[in-house]
Amino acid sequence: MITKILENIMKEELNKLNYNGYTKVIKSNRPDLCDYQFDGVFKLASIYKKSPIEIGEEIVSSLNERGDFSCYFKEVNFVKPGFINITISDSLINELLIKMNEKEKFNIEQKNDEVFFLDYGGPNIAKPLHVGHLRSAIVGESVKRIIEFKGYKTISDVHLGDYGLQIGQVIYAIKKDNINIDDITIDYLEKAYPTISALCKENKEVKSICEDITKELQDGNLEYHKYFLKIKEVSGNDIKRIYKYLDVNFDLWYGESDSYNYIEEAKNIIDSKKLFKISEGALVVDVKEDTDKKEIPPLIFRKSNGGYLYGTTDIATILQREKEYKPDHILYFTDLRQDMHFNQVFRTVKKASITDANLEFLGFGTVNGKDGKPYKTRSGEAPKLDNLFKEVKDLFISKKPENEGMSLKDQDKIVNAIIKFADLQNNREKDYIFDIDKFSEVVGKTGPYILYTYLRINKIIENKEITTLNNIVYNDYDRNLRIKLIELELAFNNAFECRMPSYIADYIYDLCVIVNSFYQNNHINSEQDLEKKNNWIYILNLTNKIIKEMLNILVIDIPSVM
RNA sequence: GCGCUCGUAGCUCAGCUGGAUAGAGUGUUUGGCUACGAACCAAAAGGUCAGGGGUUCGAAUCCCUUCGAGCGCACCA
Repeated sequence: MITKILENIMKEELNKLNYNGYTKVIKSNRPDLCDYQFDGVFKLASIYKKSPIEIGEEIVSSLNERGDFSCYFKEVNFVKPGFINITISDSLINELLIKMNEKEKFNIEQKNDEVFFLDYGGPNIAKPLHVGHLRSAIVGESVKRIIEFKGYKTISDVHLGDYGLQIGQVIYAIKKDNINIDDITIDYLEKAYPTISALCKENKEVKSICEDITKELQDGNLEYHKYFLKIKEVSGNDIKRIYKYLDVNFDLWYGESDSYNYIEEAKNIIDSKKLFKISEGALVVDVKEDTDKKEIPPLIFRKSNGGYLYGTTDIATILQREKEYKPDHILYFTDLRQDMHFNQVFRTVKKASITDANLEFLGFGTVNGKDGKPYKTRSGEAPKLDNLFKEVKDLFISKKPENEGMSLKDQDKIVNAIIKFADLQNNREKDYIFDIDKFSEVVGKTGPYILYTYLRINKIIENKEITTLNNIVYNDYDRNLRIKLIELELAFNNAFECRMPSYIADYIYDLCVIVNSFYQNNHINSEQDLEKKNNWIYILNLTNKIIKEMLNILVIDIPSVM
């Protein structure tokens, strides 16, 4: 990695001068002055009680005396009040580019010593997927691909919401409406769940019945179990169809219900550690800690009516994962509103030593409409993903007449690119505004811009022989592009460490801006200098390889035309 | 009430492990297809980084505080 290389050199120099401490080299925020900068002079000055100017000049002159200076640097100089500005050599750039092109995975450092278990998607089988389910699926799938690209083994589980109160509510609706088991359809579920869910809020009696049905189902009631299986089948088909459209894939299709075999064992483990308490008729685990800034309520393991909640199934699921897969990390991708819930679960699991795995909660904000409130259609419910896909597709087709003639496959790839790139740009743990017009935009910082760039570059390099690089960089457009290429690993590692695909989305976008600028200002095909032309084809080929691979990590596929 | 996440250009957002002149997209204004795809490129304009205080050689970034927004606070998920 480029900054690592520079940091190692800084380390050597500082050792020579008997300084130590700070060696971090960062991308310059003044590209007009240099490529990279070292800011540690101030820190060293305060540690060693010297003036920054003295230390800075000392380091720079020592650097300049190195025998291998020109292998790494074009120029290194000290600028008041304490910056060391580094311009790297063209030979270093090209050496790194050749490695990226020749070695596996762009020469990004590979690891394989840990197993990552990812829990994302998390659809509720009582209702169809809506826009609120989009982020978990896309971010989870993308992070999985990042981790795999890094070399680690991953196991992904959709973790269906399939055994909670929502099922009791749907079964209640089925009984009440006197529906034949074979007549349960996705359309019926779509209406039944919100109706009963709303009814439960105003009618405690109904809610109590639903809770009882849920408990009986959990206890093994055969009739309810048949309904459960049917609901799961009907809903599961719909869920699978949509995840397939999104190219979101799971190794495991477990759900809450699959954790039931582990509840008893989890209970015994927790009990053996004497962590249970009875509180208001419920079996709970206290998870308060002295350092808490606020009161954290206990985790409810078993309700006062004997039923189980999602805290229980989440704990049992962790036990199951521990026993069957022994993961080193378990990552959860869900709405930030579940933060406290997972806090309770994680604490319980740690107190009971159910797993040693590193448990990570990766929350994200809610998808809101333009008014800042949770996104709703005109008629009031959250829009189904199916409808979103169709709407985005229609808008895309309407942009240009030719779009209508594209293959369905390509149209769907573009719809995916539009939606996913728009979503993956957002990265903070905050709500984001979902605006269908913005989501369907095809110019500017969008999926189509990336695809367009890839395809136009591809026109140049296709059917051309790829030779190798010499040690020349031909102009500033060229240099900017090459530098951006060697910085891939920086962006990638950030994305990996923070579990944030947005770093990769940003990187690809920046790369596309730079390559478009290069494209517009250099004419490759008509270039008379053959060596120059070959060099450019080489870097454009590498650029497109990177774009394609990184788009794959963002779960975006490239159409044949657009 | 307590806690969490936040408040950056007209709008939507990056930047938040502290560095030099706070960046994109969009919108507005303008220039560029007799060269490889103009869904592009080039340029202009647009900012008290919510307000105040503190730490530091240096703060959008760290700490405190005020105001404002969203969310969460045991038998829903």
